Amino acid sequence: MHLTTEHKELLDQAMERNGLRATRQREQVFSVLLQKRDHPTADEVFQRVRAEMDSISLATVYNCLEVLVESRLIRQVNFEREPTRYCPNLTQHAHFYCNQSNSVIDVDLPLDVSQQLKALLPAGFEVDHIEVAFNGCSHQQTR
Amino acid sequence: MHLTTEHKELLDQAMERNGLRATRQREQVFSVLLQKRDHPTADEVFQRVRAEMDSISLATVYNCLEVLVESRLIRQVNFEREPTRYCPNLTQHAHFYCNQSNSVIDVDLPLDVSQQLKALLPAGFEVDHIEVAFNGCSHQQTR
DNA sequence: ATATTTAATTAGAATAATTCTAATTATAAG
DNA sequence: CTTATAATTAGAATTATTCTAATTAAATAT
Repeated sequence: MHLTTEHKELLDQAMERNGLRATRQREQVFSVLLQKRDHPTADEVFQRVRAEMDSISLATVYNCLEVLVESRLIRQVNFEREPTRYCPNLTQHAHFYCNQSNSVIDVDLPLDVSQQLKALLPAGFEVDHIEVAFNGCSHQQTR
Repeated sequence: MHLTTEHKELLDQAMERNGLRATRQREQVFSVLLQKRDHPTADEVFQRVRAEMDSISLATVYNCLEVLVESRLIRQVNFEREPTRYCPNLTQHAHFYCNQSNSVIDVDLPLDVSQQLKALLPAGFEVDHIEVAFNGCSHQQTR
């Protein structure tokens, strides 16, 4: 486990705030997501965590991911009906799905652009969240 | 079945173009989507088609929907892990998911806005499709 | 520290949307 | 009208995810 002091505190505070416990499993799952900043599925997270904590179960990984998403420490991203992926990038951003490498790349989404998107809505619409997803080819290595 | 002559021709041409057949089932599924312009799931389409063609199977509905999507006569829309929904609105638009009514509302997406979104991408990224999804409350009746 | 309460983890079963399979039927072409 | 090809059908299979009930760990009170 290689959670930095800052990330450990971030987790502790988030758990505290929500009346939840900062268990070893939750630390591990959070740590794994921070270590390799790609967009792994629950199963990929499971594989990575198991390398260091072989007793963990898939159900626990799902539980940890759910808790981290609800505590807003990570984000959940969906593309069509593919397995849900998880990412620790909390800055506002869009996702680019590369058909070729089957990978996801974060794309910065400036505040003024998301404001413009919100402006498209009729009066009375309240927005929680905007998802912008590009689909195409990035001509990049998988990452 | 109430396909207008224009829609019937649209279907025939699309099938022709792709070396596929314009079967009764495909006509029915297309018709049902055009009749009530909401965002039904495959199962809802199945229910509606069955009212007029009780021998159709769910597998066929899935097949028809897939063919119509591939022929670009309808669009497929996904929200998180919910069942895929289908819509016959082919004009460029975004989707608003209302948490309260659990319905989807089309939102116009002007060309200049989608151009702006494309401009966010690094050089060399080729875009097939952009999905913009809002999530929140529309304070509307279900539709 | 130890006992008690409460929450989290675990393995495996259950669920649900979708896809696959193999047999049958419909459509188009010769 | 025959043949070839594609589509439909019912039901089984698949797969990501959630649920269940028992066990274990963490926090709190004694």
